[in-house]
Amino acid sequence: MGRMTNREVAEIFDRMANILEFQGEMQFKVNAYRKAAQILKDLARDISEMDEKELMSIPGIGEKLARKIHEYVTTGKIRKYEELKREVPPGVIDLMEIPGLGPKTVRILYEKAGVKDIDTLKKAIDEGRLLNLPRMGPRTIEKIKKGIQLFESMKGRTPIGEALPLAETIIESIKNGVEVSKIMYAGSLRRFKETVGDIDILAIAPDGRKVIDFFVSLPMVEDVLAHGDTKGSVILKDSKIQVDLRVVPEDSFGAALQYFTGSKQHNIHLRTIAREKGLKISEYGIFKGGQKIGGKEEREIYEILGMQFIPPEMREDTGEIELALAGMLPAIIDIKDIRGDLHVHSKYSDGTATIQEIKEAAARMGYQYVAITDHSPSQRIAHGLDVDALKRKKEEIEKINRTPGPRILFGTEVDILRDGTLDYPEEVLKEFDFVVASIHSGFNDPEDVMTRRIISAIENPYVDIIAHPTGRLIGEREPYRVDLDKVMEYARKYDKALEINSYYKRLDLNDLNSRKAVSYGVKISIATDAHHLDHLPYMRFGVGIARRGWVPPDLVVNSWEYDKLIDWIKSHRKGK
DNA sequence: GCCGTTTTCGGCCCGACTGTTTTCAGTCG
Repeated sequence: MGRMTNREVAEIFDRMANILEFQGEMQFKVNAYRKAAQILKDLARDISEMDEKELMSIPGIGEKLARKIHEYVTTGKIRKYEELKREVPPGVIDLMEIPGLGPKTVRILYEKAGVKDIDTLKKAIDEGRLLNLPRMGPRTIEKIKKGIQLFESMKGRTPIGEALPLAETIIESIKNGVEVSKIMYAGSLRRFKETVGDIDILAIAPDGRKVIDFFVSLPMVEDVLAHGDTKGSVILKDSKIQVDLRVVPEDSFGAALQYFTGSKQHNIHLRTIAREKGLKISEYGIFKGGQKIGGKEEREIYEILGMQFIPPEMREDTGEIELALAGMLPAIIDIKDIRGDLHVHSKYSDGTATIQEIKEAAARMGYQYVAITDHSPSQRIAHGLDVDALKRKKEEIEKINRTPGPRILFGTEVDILRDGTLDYPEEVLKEFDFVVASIHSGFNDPEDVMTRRIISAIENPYVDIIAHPTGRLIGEREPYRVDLDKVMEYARKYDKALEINSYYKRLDLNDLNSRKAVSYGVKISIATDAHHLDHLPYMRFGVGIARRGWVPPDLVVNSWEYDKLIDWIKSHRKGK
């Protein structure tokens, strides 16, 4: 995990940028820190293996930042950062994380209303002390209140995209450092919920105490909450997420895994069925009249209860138990079914990889095809492509497609504009192999306007997929107002697909809406929206959401063979 | 703080949106 250091320094630079901005430092200096942070996150090389000179050769890293990076690598600290932290109350910087609050507002709140953290902010709102401040009207205050709510709804919950890699790193470290014969994560993480409250890990080991000792002394541990022979509980640095590790007996590992995977409602329902059959289930096994009759393997629990094995992602007690008892559990999509990625950005717009690099990465993923879908011109900050750039891109793709490997589709993510028209005219759209359409503006349009905008896009014969159909960002932005039932009716009618965006802050459609799409028979694309090669494996998050939504493989267009996919795209343009 | 066929100063991405204003400041992407 060499690139851990890159992320740590990037995090520090981001925080330094926040503090400097709060202090009123020159905007360009602040931006330089932010830019450097982004560069470090995207950097393929490990900064801890580079000297100052090499660091300075990275565009965006100059003398001063190179020295700070080197300082962190050698001493584990950056003095300038430690100084800055002392100059500002810690809660104040956190306030900037609240959606809608920026450095200017936070500074005014701090200086004029004595706000120094979320609690004092809430108090100031309740006491009406904000209304006297400049540019603070009732609507702004309402917006701040909503921002606090959104922020707090995330407090104590971690997006799966952050929690899962942490769990995997911990499991890997334990495997490498101490003897365990089996180790696995359970809980909402295993059910692929979009956010998790904590990480549960189960292990089998000859010496439980040794495993727990090793676990609580891992370098990423900040606090130890419990430290026994069979259970350890810690808080991790940075993420502040709680991790529980339990060492369980070998012959009850399956029962423990089932028990700790949940959900609670699912388990309660299972125990009820067990009782009706004269059985008893606990985390130690499944019992008949005090006699243990299973529990080593998780599948035994379901077998003995006379039902099909239920995949963890479906265990929410929303009908899966009844179907499993009847032997009618539907087949759901699996990561192995995925044959391509239909939403990827390249350097042509705001991505960081070249088309050739994406092709090679897609080959490593085992894909047959990948669609390069760069932004259209109205996305200026994302370097939306004009007609000249499109010509160059098309030629490059044609050339690359003459070499073996995954097929590259010449695609675009075209903006759906405020009036429902698309950001490219028909004569440009028809040049693409493939078109994803999505909304990036007018998030506050009323529901009927928003719905009409999306339906107009669905009706356009060149559009194949609607990307991130609700626009939500987990913990940052609520979904826009849209009548999804109507959108799904039209998607079905025109045989267009809706996307499950796999980026872990989007996961849009979410699990419930995915299941709704299935009920409408709407086709689905599970795509990454990757802006970086490292994002391509995020496919597993989208697949996890799809599995929670009971999405069958035949509805997933990117599980199809290339020829079938192309036929489907062509069918939209019939008569055109 | 970074960068330079503008090379040691002077620029650095910029438009949409919102709520506050009565011409604009702050946030966001």
